Amino acid sequence: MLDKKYNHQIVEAGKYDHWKKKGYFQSGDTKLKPYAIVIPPPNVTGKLHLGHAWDTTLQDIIIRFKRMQGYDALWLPGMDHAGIATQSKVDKRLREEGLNPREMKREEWLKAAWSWKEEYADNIHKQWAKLGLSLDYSKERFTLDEGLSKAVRYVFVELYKKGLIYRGERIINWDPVQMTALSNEEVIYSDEKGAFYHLKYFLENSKEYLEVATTRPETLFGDTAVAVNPNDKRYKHLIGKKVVLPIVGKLIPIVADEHADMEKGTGVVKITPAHDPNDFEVGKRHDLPHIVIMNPDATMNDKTGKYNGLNRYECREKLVEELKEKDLLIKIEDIVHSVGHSERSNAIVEPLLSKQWFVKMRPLADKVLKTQKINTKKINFIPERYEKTMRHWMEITYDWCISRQLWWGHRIPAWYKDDEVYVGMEAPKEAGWIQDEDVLDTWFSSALWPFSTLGWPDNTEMLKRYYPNNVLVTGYDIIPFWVNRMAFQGLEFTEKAPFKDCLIHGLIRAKDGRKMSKSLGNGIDPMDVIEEYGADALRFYLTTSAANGTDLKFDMEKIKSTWNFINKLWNASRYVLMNTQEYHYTLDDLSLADKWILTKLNKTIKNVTKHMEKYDFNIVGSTLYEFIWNDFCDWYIELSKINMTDTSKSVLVDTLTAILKMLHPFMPFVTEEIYTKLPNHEETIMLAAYPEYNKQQVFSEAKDLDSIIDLIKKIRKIKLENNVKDIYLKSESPILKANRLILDKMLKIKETQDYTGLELIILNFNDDLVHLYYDGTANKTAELENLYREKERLENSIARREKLLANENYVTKAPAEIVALEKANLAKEQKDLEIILVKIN
RNA sequence: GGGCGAUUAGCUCAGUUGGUUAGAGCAUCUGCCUUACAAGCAGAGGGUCAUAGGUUCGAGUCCUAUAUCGCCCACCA
Repeated sequence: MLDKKYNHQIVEAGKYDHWKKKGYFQSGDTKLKPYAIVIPPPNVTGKLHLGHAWDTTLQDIIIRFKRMQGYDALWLPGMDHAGIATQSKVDKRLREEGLNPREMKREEWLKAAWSWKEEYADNIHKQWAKLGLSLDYSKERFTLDEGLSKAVRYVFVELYKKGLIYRGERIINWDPVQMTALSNEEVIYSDEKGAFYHLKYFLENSKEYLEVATTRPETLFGDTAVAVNPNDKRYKHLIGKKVVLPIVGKLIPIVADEHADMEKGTGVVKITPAHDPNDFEVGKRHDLPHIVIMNPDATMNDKTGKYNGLNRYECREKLVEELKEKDLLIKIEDIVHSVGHSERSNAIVEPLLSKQWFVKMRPLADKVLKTQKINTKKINFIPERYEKTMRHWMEITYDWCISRQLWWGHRIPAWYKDDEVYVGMEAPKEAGWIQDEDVLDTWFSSALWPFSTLGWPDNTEMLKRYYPNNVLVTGYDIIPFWVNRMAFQGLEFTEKAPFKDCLIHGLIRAKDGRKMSKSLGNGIDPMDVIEEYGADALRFYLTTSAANGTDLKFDMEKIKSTWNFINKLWNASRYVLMNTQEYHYTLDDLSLADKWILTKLNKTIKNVTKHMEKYDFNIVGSTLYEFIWNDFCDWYIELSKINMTDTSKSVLVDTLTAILKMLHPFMPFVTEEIYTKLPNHEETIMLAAYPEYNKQQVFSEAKDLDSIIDLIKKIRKIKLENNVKDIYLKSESPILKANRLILDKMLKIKETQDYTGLELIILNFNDDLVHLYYDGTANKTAELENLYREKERLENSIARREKLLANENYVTKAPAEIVALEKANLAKEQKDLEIILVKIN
């Protein structure tokens, strides 16, 4: 028997370990059809947040649903080493312990990093357990483990052989705190106050000067030209002449280049090829030298004279002073411009000329664009619009900088010996080769996740069975980093899109709509929510409250009302259990109520299954909520109290069982708790068969109870409005006569032979009349008001329908069943109106 | 600058290929301790679907424009 109140802490305790021990999460039954999802591997850097809870619960719902449907359902867990993010955290901890990570040996540092990984992986496992995720731990992977590292090396080598990976000097985004290169995706731009410094670049041997504006005056040490637009009449005569670089004093040429925009500023732009991507291109076109003027930590180097050793901003400040003194500064103009920051260290990114490894993106992206046009091969995004996000990225993408000057990651499989480069799976045999010190971008390995986790590049049984994955679930913010890269690597190396469907969800926001973040201090720990309301409430709330792809404003009040819903389910189950301690299962002699609830149940099963398949979990949620609360609890349970038979007991158990099964993917704990207390339950609801629509249990008579319910509601309203206690009912309707007990129970109808002195209201029920007598004084005004309101509504509605049906276009063009329905409704309303008119007179 | 999305009840949001009177939860109001549940039950009120046009027999839903808000991408000497 169940406790009087739902207690999520008691219900959820111990279940997960039990499931795990029993091996219920394990996949691999080859007699069944395979279904596979790989988890988006969380970073081993911290705690899981609500976004993870949302993302993983969606996957758990899908996988539990498929498992119950009889699939061999694999949900593969794993974690991401998260190169730069983890390294910065490990460094921070080491510094707190008084160690300088930069002075440690690489091996020593890696030891510290691996112990960090173990610690955080442990945390994540505990959180997954709290959330109730049915992950197959026997197949868990980590991006740095041996198999995945092999896949990474293989991909690197193959792409190198195909000429799709190359090493070259390019302007990259440099993080001066982490001292590593970054990809474009790892740079976050934000608008900040800055200044335009207008400088004088004097013409050679002249008192005339060009006005050059820059936001970064300190880069002038790296200037190797100034550019003007070839069509700019103001400067045409100066092209090919030279200007004096301020402070430095050396001569640099004036070149003509389209990059100079006549409309912008003075139309003259300084060219610093080693510190600006556009200038780099200009430099290439005009064969200009590149002068790198900064050290890796963004202090000025020996190319900057007395500024050597200062950081970028000290240098800027002092340099501007000197320019002022020497009358080389025209003005300083305040502006707001966007400044790039490193996603992880938040340092202002320095564009820097550097030798790095790159993936040549164009051919890889084109392959994706081509495949997305083929319906049988493409990735189906849900919602569809996110395909555009991917397509746009594929269209504009440029080469991906994959080398990182870090220790935590996959070491680049390239070896150098003098000027020779060797790229291969293993180190060259001969002596004297030195391996590249750098590691790969963490997303390089994540991009292989859907197949590397299954044993690829070996053609394993797992790979054959579970690849491509059926669906990938992630937030829209991860599309550029991850989804896109899995798409092109999957196509390049397996000739297949890595997953058939890609279910996209939104971001969790605080109640005021702002992002949840540590800096704002408005983050909510899912573990705290679970403590207070339980994982089941959190899971149901997260996955049924927003349409796919849209953000969710986190609202604790709604978690609370979800808890209430579970409590309702709990109590309904309690009622069922109390009444079915002893009974004989039979579905003979179904009552109208039995037929009604079975009909509603089967329609619900059909509807829920359809929307589960389409990932429309918010619709599933509201469908189940309405069915359970409104149909099952408010009506069927109440009606079952009239005459509890073995049949109604059986229907109660059957219906509740189906309800629990449909709810199970959303709320695994409470459904298991109740299910295992039901008569004739199986070992676990996790492996019980998902309910199936049964046509035999859909009865046309069910609509009679719908009519009766309508009548009951109407009479309840009258009772309340007229403030009456006792009512008496007379009707010749066969349905009402046959179901008199229902009316008596739900309306507490009294019996009498003598109706004198009682007030009367005549209602219509289907084709029959119902005489409703009641004692006390009638609220005639209210009644009359109701009648007139009803009369007006009917007249308007009838007029509208008559007009519609008189319209030949409508009658001929609208679907026949819609027109028929319209006609039927018109007839019904006309009849209702007649009755109303009689009553009014 | 390019693109995407949102705008529906006081609040938070659903609303499927256009089709009966636009729904839910919370909040509000009225009446109830009815033996599964007062964290509950029975009722009620509340919306010109952002605005203006258009397509259609029919528009919250499709098209065009406008407004406001949000996000993504690019540029920013």
